[in-house]
Amino acid sequence: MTETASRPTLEAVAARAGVSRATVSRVVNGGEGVREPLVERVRRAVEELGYVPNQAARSLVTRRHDAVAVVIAEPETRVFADPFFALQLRGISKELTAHDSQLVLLLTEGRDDHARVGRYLAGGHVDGALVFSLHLDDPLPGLIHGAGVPTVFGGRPGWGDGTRGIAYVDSDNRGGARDAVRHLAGLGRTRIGHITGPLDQTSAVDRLDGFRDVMVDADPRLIAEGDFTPAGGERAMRELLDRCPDLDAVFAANDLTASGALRALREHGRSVPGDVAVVGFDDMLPVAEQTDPPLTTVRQDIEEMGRLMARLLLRGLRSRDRAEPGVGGTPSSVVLPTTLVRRASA
Amino acid sequence: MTETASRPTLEAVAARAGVSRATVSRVVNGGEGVREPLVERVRRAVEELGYVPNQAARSLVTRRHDAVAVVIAEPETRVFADPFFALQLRGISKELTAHDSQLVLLLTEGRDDHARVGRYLAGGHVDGALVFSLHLDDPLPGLIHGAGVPTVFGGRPGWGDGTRGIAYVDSDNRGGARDAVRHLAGLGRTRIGHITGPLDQTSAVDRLDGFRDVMVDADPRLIAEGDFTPAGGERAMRELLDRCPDLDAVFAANDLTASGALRALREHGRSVPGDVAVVGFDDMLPVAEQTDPPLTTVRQDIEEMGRLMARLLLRGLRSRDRAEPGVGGTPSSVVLPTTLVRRASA
DNA sequence: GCGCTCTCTGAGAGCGCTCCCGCCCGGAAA
DNA sequence: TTTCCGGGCGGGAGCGCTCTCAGAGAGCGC
Repeated sequence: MTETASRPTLEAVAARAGVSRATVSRVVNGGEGVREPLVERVRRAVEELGYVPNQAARSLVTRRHDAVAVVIAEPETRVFADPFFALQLRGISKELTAHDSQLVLLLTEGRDDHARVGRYLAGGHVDGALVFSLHLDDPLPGLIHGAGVPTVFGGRPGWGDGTRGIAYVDSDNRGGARDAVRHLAGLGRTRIGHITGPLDQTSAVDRLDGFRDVMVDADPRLIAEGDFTPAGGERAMRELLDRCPDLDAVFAANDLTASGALRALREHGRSVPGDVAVVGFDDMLPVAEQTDPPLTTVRQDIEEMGRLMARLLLRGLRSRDRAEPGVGGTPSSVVLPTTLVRRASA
Repeated sequence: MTETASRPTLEAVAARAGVSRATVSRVVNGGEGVREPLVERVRRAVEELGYVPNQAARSLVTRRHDAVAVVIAEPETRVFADPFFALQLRGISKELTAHDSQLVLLLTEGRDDHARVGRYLAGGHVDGALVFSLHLDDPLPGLIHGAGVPTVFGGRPGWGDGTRGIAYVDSDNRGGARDAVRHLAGLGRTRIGHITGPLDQTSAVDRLDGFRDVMVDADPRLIAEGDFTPAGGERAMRELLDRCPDLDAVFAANDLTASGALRALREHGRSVPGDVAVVGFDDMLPVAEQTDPPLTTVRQDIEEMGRLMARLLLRGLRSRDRAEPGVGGTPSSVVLPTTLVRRASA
């Protein structure tokens, strides 16, 4: 085995092409202002030597890294095991790849990791960060925002009172929830319950708000708190049935919750959608299509969210590079629309 | 906003502490051979200035990056949407974090990306690579192995005829399959069918081999090819029922497949496990526990696989750093045991 | 034909760090 | 006391690249 024979340098390419380092550098970085014959000669030399620029040397002087950190702050095993992040990552990856940026993944677990992540981001290893932190009380977003690293959040951060300089990408949780509940109402259902997600997450709060937008004076007993898991959904559904046996519809805060609810309903001998209509949220395919009956749910385009996050960040970085820093450059947030997907459960 | 005031350098710390750059460097990198009072002074200066080493400058000279690429070659949307990779990533992340290495995620989609990944890895941006490529005909593993980057594969690569210098971590797919089938046989089942995974993946092939190990002269009509999806499982199950109505058990190559099979069985009025016993593979919780009835399945510790991959790679890197290159240092592969989890379906 | 402009190329400095060497100084041996 | 040794520290080179700046040609107008 040849044991990684030391890589050719710019110098070597220059020598082979019979030009200066500067010219090679120009060609490698786009070839602006170099005449065709030289470009050709350099290209050939690069090819022949198998030259690949040394990124470390490059970013030492440019102070750019063409790398973006993706921070997933997730204390709970559960959430990481669902396809949500995988899909977002895919969207992010596609967009970054298209712009020749690398994706540095930072998964945090527990508070001890916060410091590590903060240090890493502050250390200027990456050009920017995409952060997923779903919990209201998570100190991480604040930390990161404080570190002065350009950042786009995935999902509305609970922290901070508005859009003040914080860019985020989110689904229209509230609007989607409204659609779901209106759909149920449109089916003639009147006793519509809601199983929430964990209310320390903005998405859960927003969906609850959407529910309330439609059911303005809903019986508070028609609302039970879940935790985005099937088990939580099952438990909450039992509570609801217990408190309001006359309930004829349920809007579950996500598909997993809905699947648990379906189980509880079956167990109590209620038919779906005959006795009780059920709507979920997410349109998580492996779940929504597998339930019995298949789930009517609110779809959010998760991959697109990821793509947008990356696009927002990169755009911000580029404008920062070009223009004087100034105040501008803070990309505005984006809220993606949702669509109701009708299957058999409602 | 202070706009990232230029970061303090080693020089600055040295000046503040009244020592030379070299001494600061020594302290920052472990403090060997520096007397206590000086160490203390340097530490304080570092603290006061908020010094963070510039990784680019450092790796320019050390040629180490403290970063590992994770390559997930996955043409299919489907597989990425399952928790499998998420769990592996988590294991990998934990192990890398513990050794102060970063995780650079490369997702490839389609052949065009291969070149990109190859270039990136050959470019010496990372110290090593962890590669997931599940398809027999995938050129990527070869490419990577050729690039001379230390690599550990996730799952036995179909490519290459043995362990010749290739390190990988895999579950004992064959053994697990044997356990599953023996369990069914132990229940007194005699007409045991198998729904395979896509046979261009080693895991699917190994599970099929395991099935054959026990059912040495199985009726070939008892084997139907699936694709690791519920839909594929459903279709294959129908085929099996069609060909062998007397079948009394099925070993499905994974849990998703099993869930599809369950649906087909229900549709055909067969009770589970009464008429037909079903065993899956993976113990993918959101699926295995949600099916009706809950799935008896073969559990593999996916997160542990990830952790092991990282550990193997890092160990290899370290021994390569220390010792003369030589031939050694190729870490041996690891095959993790599986365990049968009994639920209601068999 | 001469000078001027404009474009293209090359020389050189320097990004922030590590690491090799050589110097210095304190203590032990002579 | 002098000599020798060794551990602790600093000086300096250089990792591979980019980017500024100045110089060399080529082309044009007068």
